[in-house]
Amino acid sequence: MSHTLGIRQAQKQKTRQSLLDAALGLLEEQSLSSLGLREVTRAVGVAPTAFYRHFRSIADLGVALVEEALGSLHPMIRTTVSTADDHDQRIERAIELIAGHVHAYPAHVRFIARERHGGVQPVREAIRDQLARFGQEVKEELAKDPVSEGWSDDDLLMLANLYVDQMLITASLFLEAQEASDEERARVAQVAQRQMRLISTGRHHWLD
Amino acid sequence: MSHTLGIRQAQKQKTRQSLLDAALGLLEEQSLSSLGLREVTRAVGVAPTAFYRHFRSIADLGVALVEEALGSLHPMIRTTVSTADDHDQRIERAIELIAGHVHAYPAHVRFIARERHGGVQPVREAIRDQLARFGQEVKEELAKDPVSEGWSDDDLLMLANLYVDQMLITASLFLEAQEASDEERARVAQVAQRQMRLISTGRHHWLD
DNA sequence: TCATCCAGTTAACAACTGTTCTCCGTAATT
DNA sequence: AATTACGGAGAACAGTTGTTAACTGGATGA
Repeated sequence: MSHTLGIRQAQKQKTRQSLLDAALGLLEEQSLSSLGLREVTRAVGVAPTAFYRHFRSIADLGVALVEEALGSLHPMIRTTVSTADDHDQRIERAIELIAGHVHAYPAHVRFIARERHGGVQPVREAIRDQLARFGQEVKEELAKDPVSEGWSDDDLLMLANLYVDQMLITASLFLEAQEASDEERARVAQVAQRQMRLISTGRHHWLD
Repeated sequence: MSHTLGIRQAQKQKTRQSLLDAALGLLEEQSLSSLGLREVTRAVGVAPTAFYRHFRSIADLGVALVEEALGSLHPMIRTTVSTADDHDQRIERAIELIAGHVHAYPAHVRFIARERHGGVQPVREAIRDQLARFGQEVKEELAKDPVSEGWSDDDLLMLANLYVDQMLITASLFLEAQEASDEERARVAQVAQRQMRLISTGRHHWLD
């Protein structure tokens, strides 16, 4: 199906990816709005002007980073919410999955947490759109659950967004605890688990 | 009690406040890590070097802004959580209070939301410390409530932090909706109210 | 094989940055 | 009244930034 890329397009995608990677690295200790175009190209080892062959601006690169960081996350979300064992075990598994993701892609998580309310409008909007999609997907999964019987669509979405926000908060806390001790990380996991459990408790008694 | 400031110190505090105000204004469309010292002094109409008379660096100014934005908020938090009427009315009042605060100090709210995970470490830490204080205070207020009987200290704090995070999320949503229609703001308020109510429901059935 | 395309380079531009040092005028202190 | 303290101004510094233009050389397609 997919045509093998010419050696030309392959090289282009390679340096494009290098730019994205370098930017993500530099964003560990600054915000996107202070990231310089020259800074990125310098880190890659390429001329400043080469940047324009791939992105119109830093904001443009930021939007691409949002896609990279959140675009591939949708299947994971769906399966996480929909695995059908005991409720408490489901929560425990979700927290573990978040912790694993933070461990595997810390820079992506940091980028999203930082730029969600950051100083670059197009990037904020891209993140907002992706999170809204997550909310919709979680809602659809929640709707399949027998517990959701009698729930209005609005309430399902409100709960879904509550879960999504809670996931992000938890991911951010795991990120902060990443350099800390094992006990600290375990404590974060335990608190996150209980908060999720409390929300789920509220869910079960919502229609009382 | 307080000694009247000399005309010298008064002037100093005045320009210091001007610097803070100007910075807060400029931060409407960028992050702290991209804010320039000259940019701030230019906005105030003062020489770049005058900046050093008040702050060691932009990060230093950021920490001062955290103090200004969150320092005066503690009494409000306490009274909000502890007003003792019907539970649903308490939530409704809390949401209204948040909406009012966002309307009165939008730049402060934006600053906190943006820099909580922003690119300037000392500022992140200052915000984290203040929010931790909020958590403690909310916990103490929660502890007074008869509903909290039988709760462990850890669980009380975990609930308190859940409330604090929810407050911030809600404030941020109000901020986004500030330029939107009245219906949109009302919708935000309604969703926030239901999320709070769901959490409170979970709270009431936590010990089941 | 030859003409075209195009990712990346080089050079140059004016504008901007944080920081240092020296100076000024005036409020505060003696 | 004389001296000190100090907030702010001015000028200069080396270094950085985004963006433009014209150019190069190797892959692409006729």
